Amino acid sequence: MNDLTPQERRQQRTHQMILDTALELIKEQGIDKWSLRELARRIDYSPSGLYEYFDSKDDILNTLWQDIGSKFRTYLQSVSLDLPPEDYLLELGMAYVRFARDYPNYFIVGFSMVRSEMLSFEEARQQDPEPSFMILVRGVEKAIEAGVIRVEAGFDVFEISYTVWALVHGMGMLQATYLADFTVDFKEIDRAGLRSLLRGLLAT
Amino acid sequence: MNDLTPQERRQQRTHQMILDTALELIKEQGIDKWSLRELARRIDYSPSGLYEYFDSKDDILNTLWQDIGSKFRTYLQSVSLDLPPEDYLLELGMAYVRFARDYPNYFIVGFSMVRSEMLSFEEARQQDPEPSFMILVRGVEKAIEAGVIRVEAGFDVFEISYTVWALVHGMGMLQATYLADFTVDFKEIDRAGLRSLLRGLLAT
DNA sequence: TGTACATCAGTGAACGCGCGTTCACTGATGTAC
DNA sequence: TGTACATCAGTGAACGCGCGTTCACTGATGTAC
Repeated sequence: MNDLTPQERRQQRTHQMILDTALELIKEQGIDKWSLRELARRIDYSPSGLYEYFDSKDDILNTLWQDIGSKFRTYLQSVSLDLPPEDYLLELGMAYVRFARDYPNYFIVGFSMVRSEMLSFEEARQQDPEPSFMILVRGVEKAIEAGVIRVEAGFDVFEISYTVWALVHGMGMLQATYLADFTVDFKEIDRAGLRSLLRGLLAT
Repeated sequence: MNDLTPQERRQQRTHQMILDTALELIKEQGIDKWSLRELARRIDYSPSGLYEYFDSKDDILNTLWQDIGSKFRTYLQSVSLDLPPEDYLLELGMAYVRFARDYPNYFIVGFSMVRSEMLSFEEARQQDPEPSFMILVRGVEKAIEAGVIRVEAGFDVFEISYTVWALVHGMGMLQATYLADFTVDFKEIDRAGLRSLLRGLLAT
């Protein structure tokens, strides 16, 4: 069941503690401001001790990055594909915003730092772009095929996907930043807003 | 017409040059990374020379900040109040995104750093909140009064304003960050997307 | 117009700071017999 | 079970770096008579 030796378990625990503390520091001070020295102070290590577990500050950041990236994908994939196309899109959007609420700092930084490698929708159509965006695109495609969403010239699958994305992205961003201290529960508001957009996209 | 002495004009030019170069550096390196020393290097001054014009690095940042803030308000106020309520909302949203495109870095930082002083929609209703958000709120109010937008329990003026805001904010953010290198002209896509949301908000 | 002085715009060296990283080290833990 | 040795986890001092800011200074520009 657990085939690790005691010291391997200790190592793993320390490894994780470093990552957790780094995330904590990033939340408090921002991705650019936190320091290894402060992290070491918090876990009662000397700065040099961290190098037993990670090669560099960037190494910590990259590891954290990957962890969060896969968590994000989990959020999106947790939405059942069996839902009717409209509900599926709705829940996908809700999952997106939920992630923003749960990991605000990663959400902010993730999308401010990373740039798409594609340069146009045409490229995205050919190559395989950002997997999480494609989840959304496929959802929209399904809805179009089912005939519940209308397509126009110049406002096709990608444009519609972008619009839905923009709405949930904006909700996530606002809640993670400007409205972070708001004592309002946005869940139902977001649901109603998202529904409004989908209604506007409907085939009449 | 111009009642400044030559040295006053020189001073003003240098003052402005510092601000311009700071903005340039922020664009290139981010708000946290740029340094006074690099700025001085670019305009062929010694770092200490800058203190003739500004008290500190923060002083430069604050000045720049105010300049941009008033520019943002200009964008929103440039939309004619004489438009029919629906078009007014549409153009307001377009102006918002246009600002994000024109000053991406300020847009990003502006909304990541600043936090609302209000803590709920109730508070916002009573006190006088963020002036730029209020421009939007008044636009939505007008549309509701004119009967072109539907109100529901739990999805009233503020909730609707928030939703419209989220959509344009998301569009602005995506274009300023993740999609920054996209060679697509988003103007018409944004217009169609915004129109879709408004359509979904319509009284049926 | 020329001279003497005051102001101004800008310099260069120095300050203390916190940073990421390196490296020789040490005491504790684990392993072999 | 005890001993000798190897490995491991973590330390502490030091490195060079770039930073914002200060301060005594200087040469150029402006002012008064």
